[in-house]
Amino acid sequence: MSLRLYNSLTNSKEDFVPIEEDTVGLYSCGQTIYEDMHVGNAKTYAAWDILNRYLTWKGYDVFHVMNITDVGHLTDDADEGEDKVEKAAREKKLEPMELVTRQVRKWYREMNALNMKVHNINPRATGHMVEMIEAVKSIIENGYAYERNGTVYFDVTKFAQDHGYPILGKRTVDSLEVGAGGRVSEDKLSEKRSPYDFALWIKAEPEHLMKWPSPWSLGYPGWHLECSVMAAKYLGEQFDIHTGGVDHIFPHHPNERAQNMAMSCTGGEPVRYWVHSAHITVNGEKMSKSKGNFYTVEELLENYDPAVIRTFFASIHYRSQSDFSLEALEESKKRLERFQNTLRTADSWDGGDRDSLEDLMKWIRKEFEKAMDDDLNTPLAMSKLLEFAGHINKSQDDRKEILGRATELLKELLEVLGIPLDPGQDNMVDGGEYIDLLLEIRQRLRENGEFALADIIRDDLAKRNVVVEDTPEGARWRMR
RNA sequence: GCUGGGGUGACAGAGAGGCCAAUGUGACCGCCUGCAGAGCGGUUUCCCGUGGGUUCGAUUCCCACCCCCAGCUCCA
Repeated sequence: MSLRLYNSLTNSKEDFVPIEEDTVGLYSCGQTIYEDMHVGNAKTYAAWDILNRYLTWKGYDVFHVMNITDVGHLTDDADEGEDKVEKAAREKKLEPMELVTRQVRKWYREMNALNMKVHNINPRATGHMVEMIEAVKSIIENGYAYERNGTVYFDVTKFAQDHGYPILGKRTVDSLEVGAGGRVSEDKLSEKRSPYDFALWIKAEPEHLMKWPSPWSLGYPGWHLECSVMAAKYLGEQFDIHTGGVDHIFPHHPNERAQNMAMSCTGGEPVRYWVHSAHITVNGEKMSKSKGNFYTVEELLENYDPAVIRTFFASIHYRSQSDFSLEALEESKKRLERFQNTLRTADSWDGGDRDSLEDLMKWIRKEFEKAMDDDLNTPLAMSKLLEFAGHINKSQDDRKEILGRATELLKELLEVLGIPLDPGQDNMVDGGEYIDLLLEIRQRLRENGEFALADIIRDDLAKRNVVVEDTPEGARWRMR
């Protein structure tokens, strides 16, 4: 069975066939690191994390590159306004690189907490200045860029004549409304040959802090350039999958693609599959700071187990606009608990002599793969796993060995969805032995019919987030 | 205006031309429990935005209409 992915270049689901058998080059547009990661960012990164894990699970050797933008992303119109990093640094009274260092460190911490697989490379724009300048040079040499007052623009019209300029899909440049956002100012428009032209290299204003010498001016690179250059450097002139948020369908990715083609001039497609994830809304509305529906990962991690957050991400489809809310997160928590309960309960069983799960294991592997092969249908995969968990719950009489393999399989597949399960948690809690002691006392009370006292112990432990569950095999507890 | 995605049972959210519409949450009943929880069983909900068409048969295909969301150089 093979994976089918929705390719924005053709607007259709296509069979995924890697360039080289068994290996996959994957590039994901990462974050401009001037502020904290929010749920929306995390949702998108989780999608690529699942893609990476799934491909790996299917036996591919995945090389995953995700960039970190630390210069060149402007706050305002294309090629105008302030550099986002500089602006944020100034507000916080930090050196730009100090802010970047700080944010990058935090970013890694949060990515790690969210159980994101470590990427092979996280290249940064500032570390690739030489390569970017070389790229601009070759684009000029190839006739697809021109300089105006120290700033170098990409000549979209020329490029479109020679190679076409599909906007990753059916649209063309002509269908765009010039300055639809009403943010492109007159003088920049007059400097460009065409309003669609975008900057490769930008001459720095005197007060600009982050700037580098180049043949054209003391300046800095345009935002789109870094991804072209770093992707080509680490994954080659042509690679398999390039991912990003829907917002990159235009202009970031078409520009990136055009740059790559203009750089090499082989005319070939630099990327085989362009994959984009939809943005989430929060409480039904577009997330924004002013609406007060803006959640950072840091905030969420204060109140929620990362596994809950990952369960939420796995429960939605990466290409569907989905709504995030604390209620939705609560439901994800319940869903996760169902899995955890199954694993915990099944582990405590002694087992019998049946083998009903044997066939069901074959079934779930097939169903899981079928769902995931269909453009990473994680909601469907998730529902199948829940069904499988339900089957395990009914298989108390299966052989112990089979039960063990079934729970391992469940964990394995959940891990492909990025959901971590750590069943050993209970015993690692500080003071666990005292809880055991209390429960032993409670058991004696129960045997003597002193239920009121027994309940006091249970209720009190509950207040301390210790959930006590009585089972035929005795009392069991876990942290909530 | 252009482009894309949607409208499914109380809610969230899958699905497929027919195998009487997954899964989770909520509610209710039962089993199990001293009670609770977890688990199990059952109930709660279907002709799936509206109107046409194609078909032996459509919620799934086609057409029209209504509504919603997103993008169109800030954004994952």
